[in-house]
Amino acid sequence: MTEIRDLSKLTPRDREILKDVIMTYILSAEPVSSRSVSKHGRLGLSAATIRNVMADLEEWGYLMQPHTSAGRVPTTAAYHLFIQSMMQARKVPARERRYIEENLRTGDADQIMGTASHLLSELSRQVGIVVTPAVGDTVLRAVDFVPVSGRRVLCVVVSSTGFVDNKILELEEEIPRDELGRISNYLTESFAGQTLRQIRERLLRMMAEERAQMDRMLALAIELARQGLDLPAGPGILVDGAPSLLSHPEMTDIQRVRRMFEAFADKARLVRLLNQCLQGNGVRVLIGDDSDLTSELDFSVVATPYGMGDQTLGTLGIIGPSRMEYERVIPLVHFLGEALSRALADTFSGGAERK
Amino acid sequence: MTEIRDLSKLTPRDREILKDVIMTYILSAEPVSSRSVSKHGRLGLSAATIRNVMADLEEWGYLMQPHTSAGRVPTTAAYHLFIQSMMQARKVPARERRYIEENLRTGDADQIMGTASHLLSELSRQVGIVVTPAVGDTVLRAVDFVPVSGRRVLCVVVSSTGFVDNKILELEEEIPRDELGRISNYLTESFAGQTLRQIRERLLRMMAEERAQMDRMLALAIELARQGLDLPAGPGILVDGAPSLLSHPEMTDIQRVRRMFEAFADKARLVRLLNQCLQGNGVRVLIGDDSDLTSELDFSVVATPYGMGDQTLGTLGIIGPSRMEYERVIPLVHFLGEALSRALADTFSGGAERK
DNA sequence: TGTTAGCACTCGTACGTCGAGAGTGCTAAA
DNA sequence: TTTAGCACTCTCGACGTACGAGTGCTAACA
Repeated sequence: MTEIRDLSKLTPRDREILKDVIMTYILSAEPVSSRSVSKHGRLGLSAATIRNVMADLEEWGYLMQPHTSAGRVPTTAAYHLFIQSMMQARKVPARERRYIEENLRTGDADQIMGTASHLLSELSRQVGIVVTPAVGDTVLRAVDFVPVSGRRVLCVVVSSTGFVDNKILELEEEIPRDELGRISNYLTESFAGQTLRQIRERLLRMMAEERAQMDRMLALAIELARQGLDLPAGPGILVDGAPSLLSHPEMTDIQRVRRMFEAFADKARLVRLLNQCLQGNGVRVLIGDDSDLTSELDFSVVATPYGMGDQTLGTLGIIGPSRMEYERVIPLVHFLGEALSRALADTFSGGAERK
Repeated sequence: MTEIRDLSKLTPRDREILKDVIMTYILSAEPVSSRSVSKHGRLGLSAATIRNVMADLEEWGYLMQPHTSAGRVPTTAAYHLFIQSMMQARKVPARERRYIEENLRTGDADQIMGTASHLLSELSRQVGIVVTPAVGDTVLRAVDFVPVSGRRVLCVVVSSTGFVDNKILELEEEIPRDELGRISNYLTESFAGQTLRQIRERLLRMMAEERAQMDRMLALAIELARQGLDLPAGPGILVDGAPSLLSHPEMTDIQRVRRMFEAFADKARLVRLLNQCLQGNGVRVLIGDDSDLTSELDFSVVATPYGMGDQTLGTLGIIGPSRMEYERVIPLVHFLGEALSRALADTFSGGAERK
């Protein structure tokens, strides 16, 4: 692949032909011949002329041939150019919009996240991914303790974005139900509106400063909070629809399929990948060399952040072979990002107003 | 495949040879030749003699040839016979036992279930499956309500087996925190020890009978309980490690791989399949024709129930190609069934003693 | 009568060849 | 600058062949 010529060097005709090749390839999954562009294309040029242009485009790094007597296939650079300045985003059909809105309306935050990843995969026919917020960054809405058995207590943590997490605590002594209730109230009132991270720091300060004059209940409350709010810190990730990729024609090689599944099993890596799309607040696309994972599998990622108000909570997107219907899929991801943000806000409105 | 000869017709030598073929095939995944049995086998017979016996075994339905000049492959009947009366269960290594016990020790019931399915898949190198209890059949330990925002309340349901479920309720009016606390207490005290199904019936009766003389709080409590305890009824299912099957040599055909993933995506069918193993309380094995799913994929299922005390909570097991190390895998499933039961009992002991 | 050696036979696989077809690159003419 | 024509290259499937693995059968042997 030689150096990529500045796109100013491309004449409108070059661009038109390149666009034709890309769009045809995206639909057919087969190398595109000069003849088919000549026949199908809107500009009435002969195959020979097209061939000349295609030879140039290959030289400039936008096309390549799998072998000498095959048609041409777009390169990563071509996809970039296509997305940046050639494609025309197709509006998400009203039917799909309605379908998405309806499905995102039900359930708690976790369920909504699951639905979102499923919708992504179903409608894009790629793999849908949702990165859920790291618990440490979420704002506390309420804490509650439920006695489970003897000295065991279930701690329920509700974030202002509607996420619920729970954890079983093992205490040193049995605590009566109503005292647990008082502690829940106290903690919720003192800490609601702060992130778990902030709370944890404040707890440490409290323990250090007031150690002397603490009454028993306060001490207990602090101890319970310390244990209960110490939830796993990392963001979660939902992956949906990996098997659906098996129906794509490029997925014939078992080894490739295997590498793909292995990559999808490495959640931490996926989170890192998706979070590369956090900058800015629109849809971002990573193709091929843009990341180690996409180049390894020859995949693309289309992702966008979502959140409540101005607070970014996580990322959502799709991943699949670079040959992907960007015109359809980019608006879809965009819409789902907004729909998810809206769904979270609707269901848990009035969440961030405290403090 | 002709009729299967009564196993009494098999001489000890026949059985020995059949066993050799099966065990060799399980390890090699390739049709077993008479020569390799003659060389490897403990009985010092020539290949020709082995051939005669193998021809008989084929006639009786225990072996088959993929094609004329290939070695022999065990049939479903052979696996059945092998498991029933020829194989010698290999004890789960102490290292693995320890590994299992340690990993199952942490977390709430949901986490433990997830760990169990993961351990199954990791240690068997097959797909691990755990069917979790249907919520309607679990015994209530505690209910609790946490205000979330305005008229929204989070209902937390804790079962005596340690499962936690939660659901957001939308109420008609805002209810103060302490009243919610009283309602939680009341409901927990009146209903703990009964299954959700029983509770639902009793609630209906209460609503019908006492409609006249109900005070406001009682009415509220009943309404909250009705909404909050109306959780999805069906059992859940966890599937872990499907991609690991891709490394098995029989998984070369993309179409087969696809059918496999599609089958695994059909949770309801998997639950039905696993629950075929509920009778009795030991490990059960389904091979080939024993069920539509196993015959369709040429897979086997090794599964066992688990529970607390005498109460069966669900099923756990593995699924994978019929060529599977039964000698190792059956004891593994057995042990994991017991370990999971123990883990649940340990973590939530004293759970079923009420009522 | 059971066991074994020998041998012909079958079948799948690997390999090389061949021809068809698709697509290109180049050249020369319009 | 565009196009028609043509030779060239490469893939793919069909076909034939050689080879090897493994069997089934038969006849000899213990």
